[in-house]
Amino acid sequence: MQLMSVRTRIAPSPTGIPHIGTTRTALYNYLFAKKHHGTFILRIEDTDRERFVEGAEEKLYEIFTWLGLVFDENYKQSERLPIYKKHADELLEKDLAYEDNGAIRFRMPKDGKTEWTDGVGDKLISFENKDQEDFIILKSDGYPTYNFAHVIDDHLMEISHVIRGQEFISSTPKHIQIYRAFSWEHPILVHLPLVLGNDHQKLSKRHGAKSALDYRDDGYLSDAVNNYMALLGWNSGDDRELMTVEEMIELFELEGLNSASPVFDPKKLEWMNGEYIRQLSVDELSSKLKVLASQRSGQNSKLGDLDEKIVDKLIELAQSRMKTLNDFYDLTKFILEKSEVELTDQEKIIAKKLLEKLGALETWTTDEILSVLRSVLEENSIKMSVLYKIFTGNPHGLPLPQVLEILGKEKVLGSLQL
RNA sequence: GGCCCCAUCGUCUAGUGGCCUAGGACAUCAGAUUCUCAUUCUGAGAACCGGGAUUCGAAUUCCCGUGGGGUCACCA
Repeated sequence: MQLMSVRTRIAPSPTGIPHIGTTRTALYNYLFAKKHHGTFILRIEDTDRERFVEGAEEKLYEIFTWLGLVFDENYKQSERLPIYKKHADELLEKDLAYEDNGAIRFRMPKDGKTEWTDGVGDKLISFENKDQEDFIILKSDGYPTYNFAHVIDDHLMEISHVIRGQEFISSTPKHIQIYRAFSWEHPILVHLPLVLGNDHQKLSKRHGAKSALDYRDDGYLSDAVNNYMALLGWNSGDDRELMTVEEMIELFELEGLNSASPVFDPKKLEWMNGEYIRQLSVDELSSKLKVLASQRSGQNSKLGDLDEKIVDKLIELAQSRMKTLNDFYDLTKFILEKSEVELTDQEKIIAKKLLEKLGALETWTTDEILSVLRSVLEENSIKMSVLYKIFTGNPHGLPLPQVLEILGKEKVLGSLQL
């Protein structure tokens, strides 16, 4: 359907670490470009020297790398200053712009309308030119403003679709007039509804809006994060929700973009992450946990102390109980940290009985262990949760007979010594 | 406040005039399975912002309200 070749871009400014809502925009640009066998471009918009944050650019790369949003071309605006200067001069010569206190200001037309058909909802958006004001295109420090630089770049880089947040709608008439001043066609403009926080305000750091890297560190899988982000304002056309990036590329259409703002729901992301964890093989899950463990410090890095076979068995037991990778540590803390469990007097009596009965076991199997546990339950008319407390410090957790079997008789009896 | 955008269960959404006594998912609640907790399975409650108009017929089209959001920088 698309005659021209599709070229999309994500144009972040290195003024901080983008949160998940911003990253979603990158995902859509990526999906759309790949869907049409087009080109996905990263352009760092670093024209604001005051708000520049050291290290932000590296974080940007880290995010895209982790999510697998590989870009085909890469630019940086601060390296293109002469280009903007040249174009500003051209407007100056044509008297379409004028000097103002060392800056250059663009003359906006004052009659008629500026309008375009937006890619979201395929609707006409129209502004009266009488409401528009002349605006700065080149600052007195020689750097261009966003409103100017991105237009020049989008044209020179032959961007076919500008897919960006809705916060740019109000300034779009400015952009369109710049295109006109140069007699350029403007790309197809697609303005995505903003992702909202729980209070229905634009998602921001104030909501504790996290970046993709925060989710990575919290034990989320990149596939789950991509999947959830995509669903925030886009629908594949049927009831499917769990999709790989490849499937999303296949199904992605601008028509599937919703025109209302979605609210970010951490609960659903968490559920989805659990789904992705359960889809993993034990080997895959194991290697992800090991990577995580190696990045950690302190108590949580103790994964390596245990025998690999034991770890794999624990992973198997933990898999259906994890919503994030980090949950593994909470589930196995009592083993990894060998922490002392505070017991009541009654629990101590039970522990002693357990010690006797388990010690008397000749075959150390799940079934045998379970029948011992059951007999202790009956004799003392207590619930299973009491035994979990005694062994793990928690009233519930990984299935006890299996865990005890995995750990071995010696260790278990040792842990019951008071 | 001016301008612009938006409006289906608590949340993400399906729905493009009759298939809607509005479907799915998360969350919530109840039940089944079970050594605890999960997983899995079954079920329940839960929505078309209001008012007009068009039409034989509107969640779906139009208008007016109301509500929410965005934007009004030598930031992006």
